[in-house]
Amino acid sequence: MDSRSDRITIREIAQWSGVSIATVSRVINNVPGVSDALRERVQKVIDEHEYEPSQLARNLSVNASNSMALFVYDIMNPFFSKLIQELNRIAFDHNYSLIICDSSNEPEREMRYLAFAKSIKAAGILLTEGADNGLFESDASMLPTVLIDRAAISGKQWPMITSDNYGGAYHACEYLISLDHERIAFIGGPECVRSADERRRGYLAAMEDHGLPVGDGDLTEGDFKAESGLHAIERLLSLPEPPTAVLCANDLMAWGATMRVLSMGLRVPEDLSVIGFDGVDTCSLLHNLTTMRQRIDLIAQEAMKQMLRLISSQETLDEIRIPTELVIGDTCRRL
Amino acid sequence: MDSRSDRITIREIAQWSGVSIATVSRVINNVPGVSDALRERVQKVIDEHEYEPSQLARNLSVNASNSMALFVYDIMNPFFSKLIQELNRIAFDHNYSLIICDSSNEPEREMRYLAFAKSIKAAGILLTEGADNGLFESDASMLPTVLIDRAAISGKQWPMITSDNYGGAYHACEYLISLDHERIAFIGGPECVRSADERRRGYLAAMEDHGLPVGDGDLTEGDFKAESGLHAIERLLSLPEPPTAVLCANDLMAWGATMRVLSMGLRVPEDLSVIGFDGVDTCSLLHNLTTMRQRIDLIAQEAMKQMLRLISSQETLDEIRIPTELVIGDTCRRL
DNA sequence: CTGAAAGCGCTAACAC
DNA sequence: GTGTTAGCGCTTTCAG
Repeated sequence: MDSRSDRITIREIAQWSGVSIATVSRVINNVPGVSDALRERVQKVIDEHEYEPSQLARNLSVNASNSMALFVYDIMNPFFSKLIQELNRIAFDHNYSLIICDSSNEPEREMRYLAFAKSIKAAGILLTEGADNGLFESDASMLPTVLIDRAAISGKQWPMITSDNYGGAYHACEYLISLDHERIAFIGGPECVRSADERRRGYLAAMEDHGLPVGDGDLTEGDFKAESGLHAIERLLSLPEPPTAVLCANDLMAWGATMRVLSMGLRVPEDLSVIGFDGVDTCSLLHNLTTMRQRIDLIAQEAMKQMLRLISSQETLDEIRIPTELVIGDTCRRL
Repeated sequence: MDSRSDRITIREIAQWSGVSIATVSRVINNVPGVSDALRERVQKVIDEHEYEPSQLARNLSVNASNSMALFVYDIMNPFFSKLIQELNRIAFDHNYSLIICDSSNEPEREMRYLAFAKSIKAAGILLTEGADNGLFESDASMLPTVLIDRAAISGKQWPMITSDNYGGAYHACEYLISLDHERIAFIGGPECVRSADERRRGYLAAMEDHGLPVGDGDLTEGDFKAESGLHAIERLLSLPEPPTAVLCANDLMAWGATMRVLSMGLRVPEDLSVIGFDGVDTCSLLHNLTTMRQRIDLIAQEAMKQMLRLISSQETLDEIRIPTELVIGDTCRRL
């Protein structure tokens, strides 16, 4: 019927190399217990015929697929785009395919994706920040899971990977202080978001540790989008004693703030120093934003590493903090 | 060994509902030739036990997986992010998973991905603009393929979906003309890129049809990145008789141009009208960019539709042009 | 160290 | 309409 005939199977290889399919299987999977002579002979036949084992058959046989499910709520966000890119690359290098479970913040979709992941017997689940954990907590038949920037799931101890948000913000703030700034404001992210909160605390700690006061109006809350940075900076600059520098909880808001400052006829960094957080290349243009970069590549790397260990039932780490990295652009100046 | 036991199979369902597994299979797959009575009875058992057929077993049985391979060269590009999002959604709704084959412009990776796609028996391949077609042309055992904004593959007639780039640029230009602009410049994309070329031709045609001259310096070439828009506009504004409006082959360059204009102390649209192309929400901030929006949602929809038809061996269309859509922001004014 | 054989859970002839 | 049965191509005991 369909062109199966064109496919060469383990049986053919066995026949051609004069061994049993069991032996071929052992060779394919690098299972010990095959004499070098045989192994070599079989491998030669495999190579000659460019035989590729059927992943489908293997999947059924071991009752698990070679795919992992990555749950995200917003593909368009550059942070996630980058994360997807990195995870996808590493997964592929390990012969896994990555399934993007894009919840779009709809619990119903997330639920369907979880069912899907189970139905295709995904090898594991990568959970990023977002949505509540209810779905995953109540799920009994939990697959190996790795958390990326996401709150732990009660009842289970999965490895969690995250940037050192606290430390990053702390150092970003210290950097401004090292440039002799004292009136430093903060434009934060949504309070409910874990990473946003950590960055806020990092900022506050740095200020306190250096004996610098934080006024009531100095701490504004944004939503991680550019517009909110734009509005926040308006409020900050209308303060009786406006800040000389502002630390933003992400680049988008930093970018929004910068734009607004420029459009007010002021200059960055002459009139205001701006530092961001993330370091994913968004729209850097007139300015080269100074920022604390998250090493998304390392995050992805560690996440995958832990995942692969989970899958092969090796020991895993509970929590991994990836350091951030100061990237000096031209939006901060010495006072 | 592993917890297979927890899984309920087609055999159980058959037993519990007192029929053969063939009948259950027919019910599952909505195959005709089962009496309503039986169908109902079986369905009831299925529902009661929340039975989910094993996708893995099915895949092996039909010798094809429920996944499609999408080839792209840059996940981070918002256009592709959006495309991925849409395709992924539709694929999922049809019980397919989408594998992102991110070539990163490396032929070697593309090759490996193609091999991978075949090894997992992907149901089909979605090809987007980029890389040369050599790889896919020389591939004999070609899977069902749909082209998105990509040159046809010689030797095979696959459906191709693309925005009406020519018409879009033509209308964008006409829009400016309708606002009484006569000195209209164009910032184009890389000449080798099909869509960029079509847009350039659309612009030229509109100018000619309206009897407007296009000076030597009016036609600049960019690379679809913001920086190139920035540089292009510098050249354009230093022309002896600078344009009053500029049509950009994509939003990023339009955005770069706008930024540069602002930083020169000029205003948009007062001193210069700017119109873009794409309409993917990138960093719209101070300005709401006027642009020709590509209906990526429709592109994805049509692409998937054709793909599903290919898979089920139905007739397909050869070429589908999706109209673009003028989105009026605040970067164009009447002269 | 190697091979025979029993599945994995489903689909699809083919028979009744 | 319904059931029987032979695979799909591999992994994995279990003997030898």
